[in-house]
Amino acid sequence: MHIFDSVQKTKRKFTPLEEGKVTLYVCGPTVYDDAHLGHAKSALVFDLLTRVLEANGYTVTYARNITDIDDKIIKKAIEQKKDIKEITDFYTDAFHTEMQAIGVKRPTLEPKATQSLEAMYALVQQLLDKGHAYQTTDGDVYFDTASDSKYLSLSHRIQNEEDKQERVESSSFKRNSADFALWKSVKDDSVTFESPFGAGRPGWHLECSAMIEKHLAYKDREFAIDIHGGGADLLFPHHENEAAQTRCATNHALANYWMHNGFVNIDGEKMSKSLGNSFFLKDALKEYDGEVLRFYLLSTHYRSDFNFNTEDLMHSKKRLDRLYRLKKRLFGLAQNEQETAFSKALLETLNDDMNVSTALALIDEMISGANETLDTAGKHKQLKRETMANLTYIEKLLGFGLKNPFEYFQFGVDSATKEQIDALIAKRNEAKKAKDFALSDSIRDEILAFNVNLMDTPQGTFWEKI
RNA sequence: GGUGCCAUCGCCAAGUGGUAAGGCCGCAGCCUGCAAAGCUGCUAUCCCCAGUUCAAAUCUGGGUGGCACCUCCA
Repeated sequence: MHIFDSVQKTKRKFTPLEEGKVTLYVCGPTVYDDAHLGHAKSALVFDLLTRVLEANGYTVTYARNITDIDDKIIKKAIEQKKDIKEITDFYTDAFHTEMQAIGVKRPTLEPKATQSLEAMYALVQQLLDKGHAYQTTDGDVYFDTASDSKYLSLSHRIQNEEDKQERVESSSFKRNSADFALWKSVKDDSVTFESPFGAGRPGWHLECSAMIEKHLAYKDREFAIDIHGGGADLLFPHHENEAAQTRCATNHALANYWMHNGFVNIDGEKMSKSLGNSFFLKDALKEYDGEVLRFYLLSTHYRSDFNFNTEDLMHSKKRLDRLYRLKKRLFGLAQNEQETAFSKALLETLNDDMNVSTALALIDEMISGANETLDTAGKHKQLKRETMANLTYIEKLLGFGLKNPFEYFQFGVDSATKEQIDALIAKRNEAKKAKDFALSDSIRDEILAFNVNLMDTPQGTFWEKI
């Protein structure tokens, strides 16, 4: 397996720190608002990564944190006159529900900041003891970036000389403008935590380093964990700072491999609150099947930026439809776990830095081939068995095709409408039987008005929501 | 201003030195009472210029055009 390391900027062969095991940490959401498509993309990318790793026989310990201490959360709680926990629980639950809808499996661990404070204190103390951090007169604890010769080695940034010299005056007592807060002293606020450094709140970057040490880290290895992931925007400053903290506080580097997924833009523009174009997952799920969203968001390479638009989404749906139509043709046949030439090829291409595009091309070719044989040799037992094995493998590895194919094609149609359609189909079939094609065609027009497609097959007449 | 990424058919998108995957759309045909679905066939020389090489979409240099990060951010 090869993965692109965004720090070394090259595709590297993946070798775990410990034989047969993989430790993976991905920066999760700050739970103060609904998840948008970008959160979905990131979660999907690393969900796929764990599936591919597992398919290669690795036991994966995957941690994705929940940031439930944050100024934005506090702000929202004050605005809505609610308890912090009420806010964070609400959005955490929503996040879980939405992730499930797009087929993202729960990580092995979901550590919360509120449950990791002791680990954070320990890390800050280590940094203070080793002279990599300092506390200002007003109580803040900062990381001393000048004390870390490897600072900026992750993001390959060049320290600006002017910045370096600059002494930030005003309220801050930072030695260097690049220094970042490990602990923010807060005195005039109800939401504080009592630490050895006084009352306050932890810095954002601290949380991830602390959780990794607490839950995942190998103590005696060159690297704390195998893979660290997150969105491309996190490389700097978040991951740079995490890496600095861990490097300076402990005797190992943070991660052997760094993976960053590309951004989701909406109609060519970055999603942002100020532009007012945030596309929330919960809204997308009202319009589209979660699996269609999964398929669409995963359909291009994870490192590329992704430009979301509904036209392309519908193209992806049509592609997934092909998979489900084949499932429909083979409906009722037993699942099959056997290895096939197809399953080997599929894993092989995904092993190459998760080349999903080529994987999808393989799937399309497999579908066409199966349909062709089914068209010409209907009772091809061996082919059917093999195709079932292929479909089963796609479900497991990519999470596509998990639903009942008939239900999949009826997404968003209420039961009353379904009954109407079924009644009309029965009427039309009678007309067809009587060879009254004028009547059957007029009934078909009635059915099509429900925005569905009709298809007559040897197994009967089926309809699909367009 | 600093750092970095990208530019492949009408659209989406792989391929990163050996002669252009796949999907959508379109056209023709098979199948069908007619459709739909399915199948078959057809449809690009890879932004521009120069260079390296037996050989480049793929490497180098220079353009042009997009974009991201440098502040919270998936």
